[in-house]
Amino acid sequence: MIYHNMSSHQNDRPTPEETPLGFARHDHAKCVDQGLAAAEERSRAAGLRFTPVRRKVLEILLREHRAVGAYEILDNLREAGFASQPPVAYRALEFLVTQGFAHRIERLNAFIACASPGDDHAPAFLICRGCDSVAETHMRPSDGAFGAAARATGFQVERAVIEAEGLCPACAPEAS
Amino acid sequence: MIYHNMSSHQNDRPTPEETPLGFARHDHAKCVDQGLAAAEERSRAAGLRFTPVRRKVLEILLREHRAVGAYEILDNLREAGFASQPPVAYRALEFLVTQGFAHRIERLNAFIACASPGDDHAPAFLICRGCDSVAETHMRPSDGAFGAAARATGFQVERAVIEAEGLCPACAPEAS
DNA sequence: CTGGACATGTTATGATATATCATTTAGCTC
DNA sequence: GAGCTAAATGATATATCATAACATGTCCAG
Repeated sequence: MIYHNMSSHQNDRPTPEETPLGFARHDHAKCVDQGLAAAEERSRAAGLRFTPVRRKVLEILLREHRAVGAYEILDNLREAGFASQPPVAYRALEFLVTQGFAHRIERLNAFIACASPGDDHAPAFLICRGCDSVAETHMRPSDGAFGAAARATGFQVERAVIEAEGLCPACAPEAS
Repeated sequence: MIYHNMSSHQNDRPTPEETPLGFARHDHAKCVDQGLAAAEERSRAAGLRFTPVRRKVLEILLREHRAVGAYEILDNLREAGFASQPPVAYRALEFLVTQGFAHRIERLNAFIACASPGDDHAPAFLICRGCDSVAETHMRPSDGAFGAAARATGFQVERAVIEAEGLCPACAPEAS
C-alpha cells in the first residue's frame, strides 16, 4: 500500500497533475476522522488510554499529512491549549509510535501518521528532497538480500528502518 | 561483505567466543593503516585533499571500530591537538561520508568507518541493541519489494538508509 | 474510598547540528 | 615567487532535537 503525503499540497485536493502516480485521491477530512476513530477503537480494544493529548497529536499528524517535527507539534499543542513543554509532545509521540499509529522518520527527526494502522507493520519510506513529501510503503525486511545477510549472521532483526531519499515524480522533472 | 564492529571489544583481538559468526579475525592496526592508505590513495586520485583533520577523524573511526558520535570524535580531536569546535568534526565527517569513507548511522546519530570503501555503495546496517555493535553489509536497494514499490511510483531513489535493530548472535542468548 | 498504576505538568539540562564570518592554506597563473 | 582564487579551517554563537527527574493529577479495581 502506498500513501503519499504532499506537504506543499496539504490544503488541496490532489489533482491528476499533482499525483500522476496512481496515488489515490482522498477526502482529507474524512481520512483524519477515520484515522482518529481507528486509533480510538484499537486503543480501547487493547485497554490503552487514548487521551486528549495523544488524540490531539495524532490529529495534527493526520491533518498535516507529512513528516512533522516534535517542536512543531508542540506549537500546535500550545495553540490548542495543551501544555507545551517538550516531554508532552515526546510522550504522546512515543505512545503513537509504539502503538503503530505513527512512525518516526529517522532521516528527518520527524514523525508522520501511519498510512495503514492495524497492519502488521514493517514500514518503508520514500522521502522527496524536492518537496519534502513522504510516501509510506510496507515491506517485510526479512525478504530479499538484506534478510538473507541478517539470517546468515544469526542476527535477529526486531525493527528495520528503511528510508529512501530522492525525487518524487513531481519533482524529478524540475531538477533539470 | 560483512564486517562487525564490537564496541565492547575495541581493544581486544576478537576471540572465537566473541565472534562466533564466522566474522573474520583481523589485525586491527593493519586494518586502520589500510583504511587510511586507501582513503589517501583515493583522495589523491580524485584530486581531493585528505587533510590532517580528515585523516585524524577517519583514523578515530577506524580505530574505534564502532559507531562514534560527533562529540566523542571532537574529544579525540582535542586530545590530539586539533581544534575542538563542533564544525571541525562535522565538516570532516561530511567529507568522509560524501567520499564514502564513512557512513552516518541515522538511528544512532553516529558515524562509522566504511567496511569496504571503493565499492559502489548501498550500505545496510545491523545494529545490536545489546552491545551496540554495528555490522555493515551491502545491498542494492533497487532489488526486491522496496525497489519495486519505488519504481512503481516513479520515485527516483538517490540514497537509501537501511538500518535493522535487533540482537546480534552474541547478545541473543543473554536476552533470555 | 483508597491504593496503585499510569498519565501529565514543570523545570532543568543534555545532546546533536549548523549559520556566519574571519583567517589560513594550497594550487594556479603569470 | 607575487598575486589571485578556491578550498579548508578556526572561532563564536546559536539553533534544533531530546530526555532526566520529580511533582501532581486521574483512573479504576478492589
